[in-house]
Amino acid sequence: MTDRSFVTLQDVARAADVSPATASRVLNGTRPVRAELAERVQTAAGRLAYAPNAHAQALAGTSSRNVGVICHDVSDPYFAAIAGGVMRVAAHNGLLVMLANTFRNAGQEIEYVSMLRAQRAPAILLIGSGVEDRTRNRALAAELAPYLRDGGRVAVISRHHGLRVDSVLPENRAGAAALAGRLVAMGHRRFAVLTGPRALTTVVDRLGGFRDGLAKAGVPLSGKDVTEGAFTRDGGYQAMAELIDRGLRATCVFAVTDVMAIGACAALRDRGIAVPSDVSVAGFDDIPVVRDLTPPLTTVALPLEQLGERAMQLALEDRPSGRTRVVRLAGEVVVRASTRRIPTRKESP
Amino acid sequence: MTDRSFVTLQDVARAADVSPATASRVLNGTRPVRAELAERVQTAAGRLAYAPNAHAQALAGTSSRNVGVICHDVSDPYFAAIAGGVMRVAAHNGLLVMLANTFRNAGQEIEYVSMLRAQRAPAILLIGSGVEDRTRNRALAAELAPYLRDGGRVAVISRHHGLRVDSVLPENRAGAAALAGRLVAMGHRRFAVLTGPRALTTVVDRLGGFRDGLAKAGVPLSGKDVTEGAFTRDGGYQAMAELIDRGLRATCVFAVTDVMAIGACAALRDRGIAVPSDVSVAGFDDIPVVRDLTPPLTTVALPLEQLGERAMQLALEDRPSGRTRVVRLAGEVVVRASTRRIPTRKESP
DNA sequence: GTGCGAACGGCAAGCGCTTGCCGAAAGCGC
DNA sequence: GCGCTTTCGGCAAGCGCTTGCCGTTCGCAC
Repeated sequence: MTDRSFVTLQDVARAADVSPATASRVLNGTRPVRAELAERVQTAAGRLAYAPNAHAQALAGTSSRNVGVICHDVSDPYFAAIAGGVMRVAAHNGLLVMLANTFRNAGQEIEYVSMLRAQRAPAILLIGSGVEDRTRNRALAAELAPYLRDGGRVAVISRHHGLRVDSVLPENRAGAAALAGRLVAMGHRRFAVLTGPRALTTVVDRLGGFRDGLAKAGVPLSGKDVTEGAFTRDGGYQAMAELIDRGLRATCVFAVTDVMAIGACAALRDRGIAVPSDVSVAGFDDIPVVRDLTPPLTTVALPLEQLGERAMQLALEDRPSGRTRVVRLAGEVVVRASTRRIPTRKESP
Repeated sequence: MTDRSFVTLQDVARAADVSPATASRVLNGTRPVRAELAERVQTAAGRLAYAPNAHAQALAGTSSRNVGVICHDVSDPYFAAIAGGVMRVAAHNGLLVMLANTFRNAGQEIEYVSMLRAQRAPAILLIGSGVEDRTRNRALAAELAPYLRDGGRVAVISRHHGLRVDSVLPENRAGAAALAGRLVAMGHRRFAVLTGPRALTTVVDRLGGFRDGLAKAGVPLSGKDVTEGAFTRDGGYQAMAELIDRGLRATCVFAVTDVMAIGACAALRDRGIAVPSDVSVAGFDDIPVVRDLTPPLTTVALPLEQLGERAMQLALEDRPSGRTRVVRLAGEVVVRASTRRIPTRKESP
C-alpha cells in the first residue's frame, strides 16, 4: 500500500502555515497553542483527511498502542469468550488488538511472539493452554526473554511451564476434583473420561484433578477408562464412539471440555444411548451454549470473560515490584440435567 | 514500553563488523552478500536476540503487513466462525490481523477505521452487517474514502450502503425466501418471525426474503407476526417470551439468526412448549452448534468460514481494473428436526 | 600484463513524526 | 518605563530501518 503518497504532518503544517512542530502539538494536545493557530491546523487536517502515520509516531518515541494476543483457535467458543473479555479491556484503554491464531500449532506460537516483538507491542497475551513439552517451553521462554528484558509485558492464561510472567489460572485441578466429588455424591461409581492431548497442561490438570477427586472418594479410575481425542467437538464425538465400541460400562462420562462433551453427547445420541438415563455426561468450562443443550450440561463454570479481562489488566498494570503475579479464578460446579442421581445402597454401616 | 533500549540493526552491524546496509541485506535477503559476512551477521543477530523494528521498517518503505478486521462481536459464533476463515487466509499470507471489536456500537466502527488507517494497514475488512442509517453510512464512506484513495484495500461482508468496495454477500434474501418456501411446503401456514434491529441490512434482507417467500406461496405475514429483539441469544429469548405472552398462534417461528433461535427455543422450553410438536423453529446461519441441539435446528446454512476467507482474499488480490467485485455465496436450506411437517387437507381441487 | 565488467560493501539520504531547546514576544511588578 | 518571568512557535536532531548510488575489489578474456 504505497502507490499514492499520503498526507503528512508536513502537508498539514504547510496548509495551515505553521511549523510541523506546532501542528503536532495541536493535534496531540501536547502543549498549548494559540487558539487561532490551533484552529487553522485542525481545519487543514480535516480538509486533507490527515491520518497520522502510526509507524512514524511509534518510531519517534510515542510507544505503540497495539497489544498482541495469541490464541489457539478463535472459533472455539472457549477462546471466543475469553477474547471477548480481552477486547473489552483493550477497548477501554484505547488499544488495538493484534490477534494471532495458531490453529493449535505450537510452533506458530513462537513465530507470532517474534512478529509481535517486531511490532513493539507493549504487551503480549498468551491465552491458549500451556504445553508439557520441555523443548517447546524452553524455546518459547527464549523468545520471550529478550522481549521481557526490553520492558515488554506478558500475561498468560492457564499454566505455562518455565515462563516467569504474570498469569491467570483457572482452577482446573480443584474444579475437576470438586466435580468428581459431586458426581460421586450423586451415586456414580464407574467413570470414563474423554481427554484432549496430554501435551496440554489444561488437559493434564483437569484429568489429574478429576482423578484426585475420585481417589479421595475411594473411587478408582484406571488408564483404560480414559480415552484421548482431539480437543474439538469432533474429537469428543470420536472418543465417545470408540468408548462405546469398546463397551461402555461407566455410568458417567466426564469430558475435559464442554466442546468435547457436546461431541460426546452427539455420539451417544447417534447410538441411541440416552443422556442422562443411560449415562450421565459432564463437561468443563461452561461455554455459553451448554445451558441450552438438551439436556443442559453439567459442568464446571469458569468465568471466561473475566479470564480475558484479568489477563489484559495484568499486562497493562505496572507490575508492583519485579515479582510476577498470579490471579487464580475458581470454577464452580454447576449441576444440570445431563447428570442424574443414581440410587445406591447405603455405603457406611 | 521503552524503558530499555532495544537491540538495533546498528548494534548487530557493529557486532558483525559490517555496515548496517549489509546487515539489512543479509537479514532480508535483499541482495546477495558474501557467505562469510552473512554468517557473521546471522550469528550476531542471533546472539543479540535482534528483532527488527517493524515500525522503522514500515516507515522506511516496506509496507506494513498488518491487516485490519472490524467485527461486531468476536464471541458471537457467527463472527467467530467468519474470523476463523479470515485468520486462515491471513496466516497463509504471513499477515498479522488487527482485530477490532465494536461491541455492536456503530460509532466505534468509524473510529476503528481511523485507527487502522493510521496503522497503514494494507487492507481493512468490515465483517459486521451493514446498517440502513444513511448518516452513518455517509460518515463511514467519508472515513474510508481517503484510505481508498491512498491505495488501501477494503472488503466487506454483507450489504453495505454507499460503499464502493469489494464485498462478499451471503444470499440472505434468497436463503430466507427458500426457507419460507420449504416451510410452507411442509404444511405451515401461520408464521411468526423474531428479528434483530431493523437498522441492520442483514435483518432487513432476511426478513424481506422470508416475507417474499411466503408471499410467493400465498401466505401472509402481518406486522404483528414480527417481533424485534436484540441480536443475541437473550434477545431471542425475550422476543419469544413476548410472543408467547401475546398469544402464540403460529405453527412455525423463524428467527433471523441461529443465535436468536437458540434463545427462542430456551424460552419455549421454559414454558413447556415442545419443539417441534407444539411449534416448529427455524434459524439462519448454521453456526456449528445448532446441529447438536435437541432437536437440531432447521436453518439456512451459510459457508461461514468461506465468507471470511473470500473477503480476505478479495482484499489481498489486486483488483483487476478499478471495478469493485462482488462475491455471492448462497445459503442452503437444511431441514432438521426442529421443524415438523404439518398434515394439510389437499389445497388444489 | 592490461582492461573491462561483474559482484558486493558502504555511504548517506530519507521515511513521518516528536520533543528538547532556543529565542521572540508578551505580561507583570515596582 | 525597565527588567523580569512566562508563554508559545520553530528549529533541528533524532527514532531504526531501507535503498539508490558509488567505489572498490576481483575475475576473466585477450
